Amino acid sequence: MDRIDRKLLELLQRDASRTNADLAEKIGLAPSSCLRRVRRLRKTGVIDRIVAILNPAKAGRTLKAVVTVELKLHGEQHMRRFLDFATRENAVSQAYAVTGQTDVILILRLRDTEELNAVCERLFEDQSNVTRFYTMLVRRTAKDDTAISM
Amino acid sequence: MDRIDRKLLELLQRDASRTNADLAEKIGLAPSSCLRRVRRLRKTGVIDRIVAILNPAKAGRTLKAVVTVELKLHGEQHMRRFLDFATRENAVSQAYAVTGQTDVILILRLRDTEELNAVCERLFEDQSNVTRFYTMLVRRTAKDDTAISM
DNA sequence: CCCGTCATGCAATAAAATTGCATCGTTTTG
DNA sequence: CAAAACGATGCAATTTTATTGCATGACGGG
Repeated sequence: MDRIDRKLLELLQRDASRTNADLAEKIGLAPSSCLRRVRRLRKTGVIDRIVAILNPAKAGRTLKAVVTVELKLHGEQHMRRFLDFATRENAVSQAYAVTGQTDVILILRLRDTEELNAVCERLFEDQSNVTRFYTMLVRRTAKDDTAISM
Repeated sequence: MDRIDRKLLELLQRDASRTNADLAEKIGLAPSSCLRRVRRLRKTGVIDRIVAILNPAKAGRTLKAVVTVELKLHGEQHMRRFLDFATRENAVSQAYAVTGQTDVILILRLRDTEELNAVCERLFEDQSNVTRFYTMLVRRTAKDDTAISM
């Protein structure tokens, strides 16, 4: 993992649709050498996957919310059960067990407030293990990167 | 935007590295027709971009943290200034202005706790516009999807 | 100093994307 | 109601791109 690999990763994290020849030229290598590096990065798992990122508005998910969740019972199995439950919801795009002010943080992608309500009703129903939860609607997204700076 | 488009988007959000011929076969179209659909989805911006997703551990960012931030001054320009400031930090992967319990939520990707400390010192220094902030370390990531379910 | 290892570039080959064209179903228009 | 227009499709030819074999040169260990 040298300077060239890092440069490759930077480029591919921004745009993985460019051709290998382009990529090769940008980093100053022959196409074949470049390709072999990229393949190695994929094989070793540094590059996990190549995906399409949609425009949320044009894909019909205009609303984003962050929800912090406090659990009643904190045992490992209770935590796991809640996370499994939350993970199954399509609207949940990220789900984290955290230390500190709360127990779980969810990030939701929603069509509208109606869907928000429906998801909350399912996740935080009476017999669920949730003491309380705070819903914060995203007013403005200043940054939302998939890239990891190298 | 019909059933086939939605199926295409589902597939491409999981794996955009497959060949057009593969994709075409999976959805039951000829390669040329499939390609034209994908190109349209890109051109109209439904597909925003194609990117490489790295394995955070193998890319040297093992630590993730969620930080909630309360501002002193809440005017639009103060909010903007803080968000601009936060956005410039490489470790900040997501930055949201939100309604509700707090003002700003940041999601950080860090090498170690030392970097966490350094970032916090820069973002929440004395003359910054921050009343207080809560740092929550991610213990477990149950879900972290880039996909939007269609 | 020689050998083994590894990454590289070049050129040939294989695979994939792209395009032109004809067809078919649907909608619009006269 | 029929004709025209539009859009999406499949096929096959063409262009572009990825991939591979091979020879070269750099580097480190014995």
